[in-house]
Amino acid sequence: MPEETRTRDFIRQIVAEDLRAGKHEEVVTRFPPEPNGFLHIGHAKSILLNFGIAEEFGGRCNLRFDDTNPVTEDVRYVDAIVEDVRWLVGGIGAGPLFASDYFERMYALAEFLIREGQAYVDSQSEREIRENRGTVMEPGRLSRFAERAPEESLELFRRMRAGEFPDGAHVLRARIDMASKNMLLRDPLLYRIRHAHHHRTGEEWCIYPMYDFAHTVEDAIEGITHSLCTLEFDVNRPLYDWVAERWVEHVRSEGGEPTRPRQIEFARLQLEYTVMSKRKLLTLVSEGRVAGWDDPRMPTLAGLRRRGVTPQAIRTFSEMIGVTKANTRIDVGKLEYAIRDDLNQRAPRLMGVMDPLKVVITNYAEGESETFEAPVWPHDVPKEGSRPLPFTGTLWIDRDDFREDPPEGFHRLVPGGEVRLRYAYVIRCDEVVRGDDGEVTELRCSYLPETRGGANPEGRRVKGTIHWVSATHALPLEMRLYDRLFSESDPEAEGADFREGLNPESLVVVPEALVEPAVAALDPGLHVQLERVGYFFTDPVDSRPMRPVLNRTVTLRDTWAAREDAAGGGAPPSREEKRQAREREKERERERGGGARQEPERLPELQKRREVYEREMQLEPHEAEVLTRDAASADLFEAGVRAGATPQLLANWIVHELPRELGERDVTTLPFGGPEMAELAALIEDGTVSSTGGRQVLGEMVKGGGRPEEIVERLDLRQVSDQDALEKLVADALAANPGKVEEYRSGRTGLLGFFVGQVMRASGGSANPQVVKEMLDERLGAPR
RNA sequence: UGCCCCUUGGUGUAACUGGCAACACGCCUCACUCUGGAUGAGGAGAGUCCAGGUUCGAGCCCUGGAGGGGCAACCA
Repeated sequence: MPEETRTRDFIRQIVAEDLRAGKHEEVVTRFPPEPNGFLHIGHAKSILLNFGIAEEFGGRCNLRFDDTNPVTEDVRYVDAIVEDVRWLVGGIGAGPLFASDYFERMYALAEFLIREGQAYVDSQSEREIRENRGTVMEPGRLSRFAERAPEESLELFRRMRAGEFPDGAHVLRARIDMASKNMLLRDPLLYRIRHAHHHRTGEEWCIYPMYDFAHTVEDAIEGITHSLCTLEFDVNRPLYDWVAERWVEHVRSEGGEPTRPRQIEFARLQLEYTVMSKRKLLTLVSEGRVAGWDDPRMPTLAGLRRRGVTPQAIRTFSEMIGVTKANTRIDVGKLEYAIRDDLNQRAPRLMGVMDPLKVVITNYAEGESETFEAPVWPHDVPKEGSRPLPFTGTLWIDRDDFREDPPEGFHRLVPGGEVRLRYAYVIRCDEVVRGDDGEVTELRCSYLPETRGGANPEGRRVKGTIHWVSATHALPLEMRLYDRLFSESDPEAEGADFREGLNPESLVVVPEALVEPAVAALDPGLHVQLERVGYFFTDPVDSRPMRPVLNRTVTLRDTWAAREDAAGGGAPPSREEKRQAREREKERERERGGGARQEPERLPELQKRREVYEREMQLEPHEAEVLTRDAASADLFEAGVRAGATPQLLANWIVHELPRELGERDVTTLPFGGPEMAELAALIEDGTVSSTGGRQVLGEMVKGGGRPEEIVERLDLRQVSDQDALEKLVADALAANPGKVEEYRSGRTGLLGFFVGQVMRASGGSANPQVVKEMLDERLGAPR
């Protein structure tokens, strides 16, 4: 049950509904990258969505390369993308598939369109085509070749394929509507000539299909049921549908039975402090601003993988952010949370210091040493394992763990203070040694033998535990501390070149960090947590035997550092500040004034009717306005009035209630007319049905027609206002929710609506809500 | 300036399709702790973009407006 009712994103809701309605035998999705760059975490969202839906609903998902533009594409990207997808989701089912395998079938559809007069070869220059397309404000102009006979177009198109023309000489265009408000529908290009080498088809083709044409056909060929893409393609959807329709005609003309894919758009992922466009990422790579596509600072899957981020972490993250149509930039903190959440269970714990400060234990015998057997998993991770941890009289600790002048609440090492060394002893700082420049060079401490191995003798309370390594055993190795690639949360903000926002400290190399021996023995490609420092990944490329290079995947959550940061930053806006901001906003709005709004043009005939409604029927202006936007609504209204309905009531129902029941449908398709509408209005007016019941009646009427009176009887919606009759329902509602009754009485009066709703539901919509409300009011008593 | 999409705590999402504004991240307490980690228990934080309207009842329906995003490649 909880599995069933778990709320799903809008796309999964659509898929579930389609399956329930029997629209498809099986759901088929696809992930269609163009092989012109590496995949990034934004693609991961899409991959996980598409493969996830296929898996959850028992369907399939194709990895298909949209390789229709030979000049930007390359096999090396194909290989990298396949590797990335495999890494993220495991198997990739059938495939990989290639759009280029469908070129012949696309071509066949193109010829079909030409023969049917739905496409033509245009021989305008590229510039002419652009100029004649018009602008968002002005319609385009027909090409002087638009009326070219199908036979002529067909011949030219074949010659285009045969390679008789140079690039740009001709294009194939769909014949749709040069005046469309949607620019994409102004006779969009379907094919262009490109004498270029294609990574799979070689020189076989010199004409290549354009996205809208090719992509739709690819989906149709593969039997894709739900074609998921990002928001900016919503303007392409009408064209997608156009091509899909023609594909259906084409296949049917050859006796086949095609499938009809449906495009659904969702918001692409944007992440704070990074960019997510292949073009910009390519710029960073080609200009050498990062070490390559797999630089661990890159949001690419290859980069994240090399940084130590796991597929599971990306999956968790993806589930956290959901799928919607709202355009937002996600807080990187959420990604970091998902990474830590996964690595916490996965990374063994070892110790290492990034910025070493020497500690000499003065009361520990010179040359002496001992070895602790220290666990590599914390008590709350159910895994076994330990490593030998050598201890001597000279140690390294992190400089950050010592403060001469500690801020309030600091509980690490301070002069004269005590701190616990993880898995070893408590030490006390007796003396601070400085170099010539005044910098602290060494701490002279004494250890407390009775605190060995974490023992905690009576009465001793040491607040802090710090990490350390034995100086004689410490091994130096390179650590790469990665931070956000950009300094600004939105590097793509208006104006400014995005490259200028690069964070100069996105990579800090520590050439000689000091780690305990067990770290040095780590193989490449392993996760580890250096306690209190962060999660690291042994670099799979640059690590050497016994000399791994450590990439910092992410720091540990650090509430102490957060507190220190917050001390500097401004306070969050108070309630009062927010109220004032709101006031200012309202003021500004008032100043802008209610600009004279432009009403849509109206036929004089409708304008006249509108005036009549207002003047003679006393309708509210805005209702009269809405009723006269189209003749059908006005007709319905007038027919209702002629049948005796009260104008205002009828107008309310047509304007405010009908649209909901109508959904996508048009008023003209209604299976009933004014008289029925009037009858419904009368039933409501005389109290035979409540407005709640009235809505149900209207819903029935829209669905199947029929007379209101009859529907009221059939659905038993006659309004019940008699208190005695309602008594039981009211009492039941109260008895079933004793907790809520209590809450109500202690002041949560918003619950009244809940109780009314319960009774209304129980009555099937027939109860008189006002009477119910009064009864509940009385039963519940005044809130204290 | 035309058309399309979007707007719910600081952030990301949910709300049985008109009836309790919920969850997660972040933040703050406390507990536990040999990681200022993890875990557990609490808490603060939202006039659901604004203004009108319909309704017993609106985050959800209607009207108008504001703000953000997209669309005028022979790219995808």
